[in-house]
Amino acid sequence: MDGRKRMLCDDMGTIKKGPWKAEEDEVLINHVNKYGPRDWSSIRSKGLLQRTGKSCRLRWVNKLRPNLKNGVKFSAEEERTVIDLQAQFGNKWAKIATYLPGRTDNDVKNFWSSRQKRLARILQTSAPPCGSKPRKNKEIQVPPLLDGVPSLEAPIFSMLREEESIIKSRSCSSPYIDDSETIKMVPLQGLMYPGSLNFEHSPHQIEFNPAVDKQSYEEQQLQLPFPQILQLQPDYSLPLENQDFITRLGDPNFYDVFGQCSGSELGTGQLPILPSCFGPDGGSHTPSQGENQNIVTPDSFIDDFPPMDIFDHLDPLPSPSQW
DNA sequence: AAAAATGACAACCGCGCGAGA
DNA sequence: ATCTCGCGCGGTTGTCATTTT
Repeated sequence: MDGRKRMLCDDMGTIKKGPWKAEEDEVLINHVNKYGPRDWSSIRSKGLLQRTGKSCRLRWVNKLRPNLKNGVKFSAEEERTVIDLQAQFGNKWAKIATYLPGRTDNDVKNFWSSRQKRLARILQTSAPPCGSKPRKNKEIQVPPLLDGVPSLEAPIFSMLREEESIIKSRSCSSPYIDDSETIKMVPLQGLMYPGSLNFEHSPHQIEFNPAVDKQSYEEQQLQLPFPQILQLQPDYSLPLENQDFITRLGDPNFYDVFGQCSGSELGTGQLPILPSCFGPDGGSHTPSQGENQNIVTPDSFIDDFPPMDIFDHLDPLPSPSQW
C-alpha cells in the first residue's frame, strides 16, 4: 500500500496525513511560539491545520523543535551511549533520548532498529542453511559453533562503526591469530589452539581435544604459556564494548551463556557452541541456583560478542560435505 | 547500467496513563 | 467512582537515497 504518497483523509476528509509541507510547519511553529508546545488538539479545533494533535506534536518533537540534530548521524559516542543505556533501560527510547541532546526518541528508536536489522542480517547471512550458497563471496560459512545454537533469536551484536578498523589493526595482538591480512577465526582461534577442534563427529558437536592444544601448539609455534590465553585483561585503548567482552571472558558466569547447555548434557569434551569452550572446564560449568546474578541470555551473549565485522575477514569454512 | 539490497528517516497506529470534569 | 480527553511512548510501516552486485 502506498501509504504516504496518497494524502490520507480520515473523518470525512478532515484529517490530513502524510508528509508535512513547509506551510504546515510554519503554522505549527507559529502556534508553538504563541502558546508553547501544548494544546496540540486545539490546532485542529481552531482550524489552523487539518492534522490531529498527535500528528502536530510528533512533528514538533521530531522535526521542528529547536536544537535538534536533524540530518546528523549518530557519533560513535552517541552510539555507545545508546548501546549502554539500552542495556540499562531496555527499549525506553524517550528516557534514553534524554541523555542525548538533540536526539529524539524516534531518532534513537530508528537508530536501534537499523542496527538490529543490520546485525540480524549479518547473523542470518553468516549462518546459511547447510548446503545453501552464500549470496556474496564476502560472506562466510558460519562456524558450526554458531550454526547450531538452538532458538537463538536475532542477535544484538554490539558493534560500532569505528570498531572495524580498530579490530583490524589490533586483532593480531593474539599470538594465535594468523598475523596476515586474513584474520582466521578470530573468536575461536583467539582462544583455542589450532588443531584442538575435531569436526569429524558432527557439525554441531565439535570435539575438543585438550591434549592437542597446549603442548603441540607450543612446540610447533610460540613458547607462550597457556594461562596467558585465559588471563585476559581489558585493553583500555579498545572501545568499551571490546574491553567489556574481553574482561567478561574471565567471568565464570560468562562461559555457559546458554545456561542449559551443561557439559553433562552434552558429553565430556564436546563443544556444542563456542561460548562454553571459553570455560576453564571446557564447557561443563553449570551455574548453580543463585549463581545467576549476571544472567547471561542468548541476547546478552550476542551483545558481548566481538564486532561481527571481524568475520568479514574469515576464510570460508569447508562445507559439511567436505569434512 | 540496471537491479537488488540496505540504510536512514519520517510518519502513523495502538495502547496506557493521568488529569480534569 | 468513572468517564473522557489529551498526551506520551513504543512498535511498525513506508519512502527515498545510497550502496552493492
